[in-house]
Amino acid sequence: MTLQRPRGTRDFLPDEMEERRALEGGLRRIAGQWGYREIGTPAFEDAELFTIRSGEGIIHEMYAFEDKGGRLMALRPELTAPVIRLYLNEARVSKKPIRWFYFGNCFRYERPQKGRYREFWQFGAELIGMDCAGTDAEVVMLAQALLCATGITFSLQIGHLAFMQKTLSGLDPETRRRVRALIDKRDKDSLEALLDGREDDVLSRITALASCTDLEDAFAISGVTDERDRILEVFSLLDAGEVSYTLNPGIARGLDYYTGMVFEAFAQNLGAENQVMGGGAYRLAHLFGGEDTPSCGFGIGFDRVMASRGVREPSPSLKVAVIATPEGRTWAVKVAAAMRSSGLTVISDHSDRSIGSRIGGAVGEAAIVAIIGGREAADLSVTLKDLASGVQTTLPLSEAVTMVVSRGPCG
RNA sequence: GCCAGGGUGGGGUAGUGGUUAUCCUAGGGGACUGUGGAUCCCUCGACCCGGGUUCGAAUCUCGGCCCUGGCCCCA
Repeated sequence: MTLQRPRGTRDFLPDEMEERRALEGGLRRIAGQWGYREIGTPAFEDAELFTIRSGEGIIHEMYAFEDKGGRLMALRPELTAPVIRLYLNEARVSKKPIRWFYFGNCFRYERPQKGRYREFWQFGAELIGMDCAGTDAEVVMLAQALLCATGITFSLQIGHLAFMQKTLSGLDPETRRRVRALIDKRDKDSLEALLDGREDDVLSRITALASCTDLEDAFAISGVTDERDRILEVFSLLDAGEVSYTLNPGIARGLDYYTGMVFEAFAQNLGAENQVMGGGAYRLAHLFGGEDTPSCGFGIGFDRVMASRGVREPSPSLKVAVIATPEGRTWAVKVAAAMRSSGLTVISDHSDRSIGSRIGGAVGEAAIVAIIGGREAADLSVTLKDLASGVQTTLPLSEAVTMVVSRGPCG
């Protein structure tokens, strides 16, 4: 038996790889238009970088290992922590706000299923060092612009932690933590069991908030006043940016470092693993020993976006197949080089069959064949045959190149 | 970690205990050598792994691995 690829990983053949690169390129271009610049971080880091953020428990869900120096390392399971680490190491005195985006593979030791792999790719953006309604709105608008560009159908939900925090403010910290986790899980039964018998109406308020989609209702139910102006401004900016979203004050986010606005997007046509984007405003830098720094960012599940897009026809490109007879081979090398210098994609046919069968073999692979035999080699010309139309002409090299270039892409 | 369904050449398949494992497709080689995937010939190549039952296992059985989907988790 041949060796197998590791569980939960994938190989990409050229068709799929081209699609992935095309999508990647589109996302990079848009992030660039918003003034975000790409950064890169190592594939592995000190495991501590991730356990500080998410707790010791996640060590079992990471590819963690001891290196030869006895250090506990981990393949990165996500990219937000590395980005903040990079910021603290290299850029804390940079002009604020910092706008960065990233695209990279991440690794988690989990059971594979649809939309979940042990190696997966994330595209994300972070805005670091400024915290206002304008930055909150910008980050959400960027996320939406990126997702729209992928062509998938998704729903965007936006909330703010203030609603739930205010609603839960009467509870002791431990109960509050458990309630938040249960809300995140949407575990209604356990929630009722935990809060049953309380004098206040916390349970009913939580339930009302979770199903509330109107901003004024959310303020009324939760009693939020301090952050009201900020929240209203964010949403009015989002409306001005024509972002289509659903308000979801029930987004709780179990993690403590999220501070304000939170948002998520779900693809319409995926199974259980349908969240394609998640993000929010957070403060993480102080956990890593830096100065307390506000940030706002999101991550897009690249593989889930690919899955949601489904299989697409590869885009056609203009390719030239160079078919040479033994007498034409030397000249054919020069012809191919000249064509490539002009930006064309050229495939040299090195087989030794009849011209006829080689033309046949080029059908479906190339749009044009260049036939180079003794006659062409003798007068430094090229015979071009358009496989779609069957039209054939013999021209001097420079004219032949010009003609192919002007033809443009085709199937 | 749990549940369900799966695993036969590169891809797709036939095969309910019995010859040399079927067929399609793809790949390689040859004939053909200045014009459309042709044709003809040759060829490579598989029962996921291991134990058990049996005279005999792709087939029955147990364990593992892997795949697909779901649960848990989801930073």
